[in-house]
Amino acid sequence: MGLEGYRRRVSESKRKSIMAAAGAEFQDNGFTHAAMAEIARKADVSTATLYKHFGSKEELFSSIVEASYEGLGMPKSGAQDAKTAKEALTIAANDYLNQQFGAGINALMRAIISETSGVPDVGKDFLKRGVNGRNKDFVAFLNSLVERKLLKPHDTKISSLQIVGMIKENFVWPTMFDPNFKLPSNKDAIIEEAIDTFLARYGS
Amino acid sequence: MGLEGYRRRVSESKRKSIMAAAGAEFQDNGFTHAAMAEIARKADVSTATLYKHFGSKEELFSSIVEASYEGLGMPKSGAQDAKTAKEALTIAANDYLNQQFGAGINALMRAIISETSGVPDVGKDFLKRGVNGRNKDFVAFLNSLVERKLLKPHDTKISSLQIVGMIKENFVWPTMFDPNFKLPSNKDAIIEEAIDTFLARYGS
Amino acid sequence: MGLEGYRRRVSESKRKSIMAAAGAEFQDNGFTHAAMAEIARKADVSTATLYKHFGSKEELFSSIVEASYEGLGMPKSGAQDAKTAKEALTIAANDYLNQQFGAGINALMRAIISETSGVPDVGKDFLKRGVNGRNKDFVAFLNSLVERKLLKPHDTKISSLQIVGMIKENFVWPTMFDPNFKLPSNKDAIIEEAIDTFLARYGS
Amino acid sequence: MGLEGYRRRVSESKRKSIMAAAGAEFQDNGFTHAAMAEIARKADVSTATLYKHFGSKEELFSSIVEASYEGLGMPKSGAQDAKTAKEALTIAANDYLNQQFGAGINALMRAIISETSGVPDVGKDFLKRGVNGRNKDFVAFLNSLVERKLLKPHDTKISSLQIVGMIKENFVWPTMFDPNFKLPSNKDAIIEEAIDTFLARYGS
DNA sequence: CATGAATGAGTATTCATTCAT
DNA sequence: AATGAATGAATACTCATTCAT
Repeated sequence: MGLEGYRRRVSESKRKSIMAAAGAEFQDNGFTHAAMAEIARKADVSTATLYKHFGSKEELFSSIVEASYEGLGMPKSGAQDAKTAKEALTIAANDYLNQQFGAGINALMRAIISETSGVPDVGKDFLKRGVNGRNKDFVAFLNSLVERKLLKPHDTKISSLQIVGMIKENFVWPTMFDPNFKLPSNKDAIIEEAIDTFLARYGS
Repeated sequence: MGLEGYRRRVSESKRKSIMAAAGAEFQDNGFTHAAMAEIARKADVSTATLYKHFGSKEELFSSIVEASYEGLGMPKSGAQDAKTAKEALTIAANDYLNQQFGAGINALMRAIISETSGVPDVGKDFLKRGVNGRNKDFVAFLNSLVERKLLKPHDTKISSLQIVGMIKENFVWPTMFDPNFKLPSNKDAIIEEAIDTFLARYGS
Repeated sequence: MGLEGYRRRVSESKRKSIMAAAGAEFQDNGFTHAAMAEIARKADVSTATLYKHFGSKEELFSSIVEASYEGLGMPKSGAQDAKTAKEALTIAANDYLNQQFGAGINALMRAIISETSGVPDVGKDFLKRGVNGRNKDFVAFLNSLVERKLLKPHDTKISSLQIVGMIKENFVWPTMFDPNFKLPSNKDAIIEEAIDTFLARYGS
Repeated sequence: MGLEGYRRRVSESKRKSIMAAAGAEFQDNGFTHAAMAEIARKADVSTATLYKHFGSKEELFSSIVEASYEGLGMPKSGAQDAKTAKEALTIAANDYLNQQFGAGINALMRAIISETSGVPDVGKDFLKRGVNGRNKDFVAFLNSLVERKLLKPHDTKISSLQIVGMIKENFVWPTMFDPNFKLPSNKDAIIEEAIDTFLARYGS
């Protein structure tokens, strides 16, 4: 296990540094304009090593995208413990935006959208496993609020997309067209308005 | 009107065929992967003629994007004449989706998002003039409903983004990741749900 | 003669303005980088008119080069009337440099040299008719000095190239490699040295 | 020395074949009309390899020009050992012409002059390092003759340009306008005449 | 197992010249 | 006779991927 273990550790460390470099490169430049040579340089490996680990640029990109799924979903940050629906939803909405803006998800989404024509599977996969997976988490969260009688019983598959859509329209959509878009100063007010509209129908 | 008129007619006809070809090419392949030579071939002109009309690929793309602005906005399709808010909003939502899916706006949006890193101005312009311009139209439409007492008085700048966000989340967002996404069979039900949520708060 | 004369006058005026524009353009940019469209624009004619007058870019260039021959040669500026050989040669050398630097001959020579590979005839013609023609004038001038016993009898065909070579080496050759080269402040001293060397052998 | 040495050897051999091919191409066609693809073809490498070695066409050209500097200067061919000034100068003049005509310097000079407008630095560099460098060598050579009392003490910076100018005017200048110009049969006589004129003033 | 030099296909842009009016 | 829009051939440069050591 000595030599083999050493090799595996080295190999895994290279793989990690490649993924880190690739993630940064794809977020900065999108899929098309990211250069394999630059990723190799940033990861401090040769291009041949790069190709040993990831058979093609697309495969590397897919790996980056898949890795991003794992970071998505409802964090355990206290939304469950809130006393009121409004409080719970406010926490959840902020968690959502923190993920989106903190982990470079916006930039990654732009990169995926860019390649939707050329590499359709990546986009479809992200839609199915990333976007929808996240939605499922949100549905479960809403269901828990229903169980706690904080929300009226209703079809949470539909309502989840409604509140998420209201949030995204204001904060995520603009970043698709302007990478320098920053969260506005009235962010909290807009979130509150969205929640109020949501609760006007679904609040108990 | 003899010579000059003839030339203008020919020139305009070439320009139109170039824009048609470019629109299709950009929608199919995005900005980067669209080839000027292919656009010229589709438009049945030489590449030099292409460059006489549009000084560069970016200029051509901007022209296509700007032309798309003009097709956006609230069509005069009867939403104003509806008797109830629900009826008016249903018509408006369907108009919105017809524009989006009928005129290749989805594909164009993907193309613009693709170039947000490389050609940032196009993205920012589209955001400012395309997206926001369309929103202003929608705000005006909501205001007219308020005037007609079909909706409660409220801040329509905020509410317009809410209903639009609920619609987009269900129908537009998926097309960003899957160009083959089709409007689902339960489209009308989803629209109705969104409108109901909206009216729960803003209906009079 | 009315209409025909008018037309000829117009045509000649266009031809002149074309040659003026072309001369400037070729001097500024050399043959290859001069653009026919730009020449037409500067001359305020269409490209088609340009081609009516000059069948090709090379033909136009040849015409410009030939026109430059006419300005070359010994000007009647008093070199003949000088009392001493030194005085006469000083005047002649200055005339030579004034032509070269005043009429854009340096830039034109660069342009001709540029096209020696592509359009060899222009270069050969310039050599034969321009350079050699000028030399003949200079030989005749030296002969007149010999006749006036200001110089020893000798082979002036050889000696003319010697003094011209000494002058050119200092002032013309550098302009071939640096278009911004200016006549140096010690110009007169260098000319005097060249003449002194010349007269050390050929002075009477 | 195993892998690294192998790679260096291969790389250097490629670099040499590129420079040989580029030298020939630039001499034949000048800078502008030389084609990178053709150079690659002649050097039997891909265009990408060409660009790995030389970042741009201009960089490649500069390298060719700089390499030509090294071949210039006074060769150690016996001019120093001559017994008389006339003999020494005759040898030196012939060396000069052999360099100029043997190593394609004439063609290279034409190429440089061609690009004086477009790539001015190359021309200025050649003037400073090539032409002037060569002159310094010639001045040193004349100084050695002065030290040996074969020439009168005098300003050799000035006189060197005089004799070089007399030689160039007869043999180098014509090649600028006619690439097929050959050294004439009376070359030796012309050289002798130039030396005689030079010695009439500076001989001891 | 890692290297990095080499590959070759792919693309935006320019310009002398022609032609329908 | 004059126009100017249209042509199409020509060219520098990039990048994902492979291969000999």
